[in-house]
Amino acid sequence: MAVSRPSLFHNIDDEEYCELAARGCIRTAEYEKDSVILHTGDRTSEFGILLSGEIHIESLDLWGNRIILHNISPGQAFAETFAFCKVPAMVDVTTTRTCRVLFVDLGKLLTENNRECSWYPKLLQNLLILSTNKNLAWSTRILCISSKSIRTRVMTYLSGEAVRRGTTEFDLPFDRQQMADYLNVERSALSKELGRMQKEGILTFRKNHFCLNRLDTAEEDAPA
Amino acid sequence: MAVSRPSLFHNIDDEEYCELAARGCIRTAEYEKDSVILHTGDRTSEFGILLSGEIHIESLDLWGNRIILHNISPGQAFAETFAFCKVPAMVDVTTTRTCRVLFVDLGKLLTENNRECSWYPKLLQNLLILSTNKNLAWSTRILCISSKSIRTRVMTYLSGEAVRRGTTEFDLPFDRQQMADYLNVERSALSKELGRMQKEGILTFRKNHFCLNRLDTAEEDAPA
DNA sequence: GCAAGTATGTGGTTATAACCACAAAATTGG
DNA sequence: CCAATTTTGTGGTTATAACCACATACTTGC
Repeated sequence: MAVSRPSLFHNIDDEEYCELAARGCIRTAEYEKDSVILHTGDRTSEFGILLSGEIHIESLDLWGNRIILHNISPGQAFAETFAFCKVPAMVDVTTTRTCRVLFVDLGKLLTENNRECSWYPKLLQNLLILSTNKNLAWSTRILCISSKSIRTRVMTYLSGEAVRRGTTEFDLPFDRQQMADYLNVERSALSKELGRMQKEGILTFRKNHFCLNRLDTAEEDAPA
Repeated sequence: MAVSRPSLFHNIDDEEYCELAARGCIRTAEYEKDSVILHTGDRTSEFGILLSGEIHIESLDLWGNRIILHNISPGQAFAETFAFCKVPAMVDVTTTRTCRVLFVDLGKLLTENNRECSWYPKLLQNLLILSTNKNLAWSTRILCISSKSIRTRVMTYLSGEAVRRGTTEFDLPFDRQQMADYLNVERSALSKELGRMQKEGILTFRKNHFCLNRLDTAEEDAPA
């Protein structure tokens, strides 16, 4: 669950790590459950890497609707967009349980004198991979939300998860309300649709544990 | 419109540019209108920078619905996600007019021997900024799509554009169908809603030229 | 083990957006 | 400048998801 050496430091040895730490680029912090790491509108030159715990990136729109934009697990970066683009955060970053976070200060990192260091290009390269991975996550989410019906959203999401995890049985990191927020549908409507899908034998679930049944060919609703 | 020196090469002087070009990391290509640069399922180690023209990133889902995921204008990168994450493209990359594209080969770029070069960390840093900018674009799109009603999607989109451009009058890069695809709503429903909004005095439009009226306080629908 | 609180499921109603068919307008090509 | 084609707007219908209210199930703390 927890990450001792996040992929941000991949290929960077202890000596190099100590050097970059000595330059004051990084710090760690602890947060308890349900605290807010970053508020909408905040500006920051730091981005975070989650070491342990769980973080939600969420947005409250003008009318108070909560949207969970992303769900961060250990090893993943967050807020790097705002730090790099130098724009105010357009989301809240909140913890759903106790979290340890490593912060990297871009102001101190992206300076001329670091360019000579052996760890510098490696770190940037790792950052790039983190950032593009996040891009991939966004695309995936977009793909889910992009279909019109609740059913296809659910199916896109669940089959994506199944592929990603390599198994058709898994726990989701969401309760029903959060799953509804992620798929951007109404909670009770999602419950109904899931119930219907279970009745049709497409899947089985209990709480946040899901099991997908492949009904490959045409045997939709009737036994022989 | 066209970009002679994309921001990817910001801070990189001619000498450095020649050196990286000499190492075979980059090439340019031309495409005519309505060609497909990258197909869903393709793998690539190259990402592109659009020099001139216009590109759409779009997805055809299992049922043939087209979704425009993104609209690329000159200077922007595309396909960097697939190249960095080493996953098959989950989208089509198509031109909407004649395009010149610069391709950067990650296989040739991210090698040990380039790490010593003065341009290397600069290039990575620029790439990071491109990537995080794209992240910002994704977030923006998500924010649009995340509201339930067509009207609020339109308003979120248009007011975002207005802020970004610093004016309340502008041309969109979409025709009506493309705008509907971007907002993930049905074209004729979008037309209706736009008509209603115009009638209510919220905005004025003709084709893809829009002008937003701020009706600050309560003077919603009736003169005194 | 019970009480209180939270999460989930279900029925019924209503608003809304998708869908279809077509009209009107604009664009293109000869 | 006209015919053909594409794009945009409009009316009517229907499917669907939001919404509300409430029942049931599951947690948690005492």
